[in-house]
Amino acid sequence: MSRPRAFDEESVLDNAMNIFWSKGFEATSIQDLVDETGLNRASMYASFGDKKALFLRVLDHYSQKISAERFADLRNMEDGRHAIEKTFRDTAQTGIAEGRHKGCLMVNTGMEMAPHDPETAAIAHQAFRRAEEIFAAALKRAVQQGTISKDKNVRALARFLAGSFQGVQLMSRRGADQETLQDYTDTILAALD
Amino acid sequence: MSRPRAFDEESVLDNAMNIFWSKGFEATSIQDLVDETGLNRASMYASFGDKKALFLRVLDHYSQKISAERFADLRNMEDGRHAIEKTFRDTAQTGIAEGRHKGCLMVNTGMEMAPHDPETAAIAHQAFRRAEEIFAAALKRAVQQGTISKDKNVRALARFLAGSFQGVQLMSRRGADQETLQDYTDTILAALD
DNA sequence: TAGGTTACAGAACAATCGTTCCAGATACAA
DNA sequence: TTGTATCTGGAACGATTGTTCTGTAACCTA
Repeated sequence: MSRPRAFDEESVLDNAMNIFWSKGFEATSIQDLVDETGLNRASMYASFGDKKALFLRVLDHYSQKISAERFADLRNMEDGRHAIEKTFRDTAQTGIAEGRHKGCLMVNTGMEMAPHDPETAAIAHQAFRRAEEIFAAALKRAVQQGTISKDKNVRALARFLAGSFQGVQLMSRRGADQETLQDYTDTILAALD
Repeated sequence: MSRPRAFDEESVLDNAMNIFWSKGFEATSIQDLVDETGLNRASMYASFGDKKALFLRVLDHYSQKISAERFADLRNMEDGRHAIEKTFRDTAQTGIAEGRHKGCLMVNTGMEMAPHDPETAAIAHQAFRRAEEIFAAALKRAVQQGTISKDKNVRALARFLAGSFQGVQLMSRRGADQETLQDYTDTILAALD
């Protein structure tokens, strides 16, 4: 029927995601996106709509690809407490390892856009609630397994962990040194005792 | 000798600070600054230099005026533990109370600029270290006063509190609800036990 | 091979960006 | 009162912003 696309939508989203992730929404220009994705302007607008629409697609892509993987152990590992500890340690480690510190796109977006853009604010808020639920589920497993005291307030602790997890991303984007990040995560995890 | 300035430098910095605080560096235009400060473009460039230079002045102004006040109790209150608790509770309360959630300019700046601007990254980093020191001092007082166990690692705990303090600002800028913020701060403070 | 549909490449758009320049207003010193 | 130095108002700068338009190329169906 018609001429087929010369690009792979997934890899375009990957590239666009990486720019938005490191530069943020405002500081990323259409030219940046064109340069980095290799996609033509017209094709971009035809396929994804305007900048904001593309950004929303990218946020969704990030959720499915990056967030999902970052929380995979936390969801799947049987041992609830160990899952929580591994999730924090891995994330702190990644934050140090990557040369260019990017943090978490959801956290970054919440910080940049939430105060003046209700739509992305809602998405960031929802992502936080989802993280809170995943932590809560792991905490419940840990309580059942006897590795966390029954006296703990699971809801409050889940909120604490979700908030602290954002904190780790914040610190690593800001370029905190390894020692500080280490002390920070160790103390967070000590709150489980 | 010459025509005197028709504006008060301090109040111009106040106004400029508020715009940068709520919108961030990139999203704030010179036009925004002209509109909000009432200052003429030419006068602005003559008195403060370009946008980046003005921003640096604003960061300094913020440190002296806002940060200093926010940490005043933490510095001055005799009772170290109570000082820490009051600082967190007050900040969480402010975060909820203010209609438009702005968080902390230093935290916002660290998130937005640190990855690609070493100069502001250094300033944000220094602000974090300063907060860490103030928390450490309060913790030492509390240990001496017997309200915090001698077995605690004061350095690690100070880093935890400084990091969590950033977390509170992050959550409140993102527009977290009161209940979540409450649970978050309560659990942070419980780490002192 | 011809027709039809869609993607591509790149020029062009108005609007806004940060910044500079120039003419006129203003206040103090002589 | 005149001279002079600085500040103010606003137009203007080129560059870049996000977005759209136009013509051409490419592929599938018939």
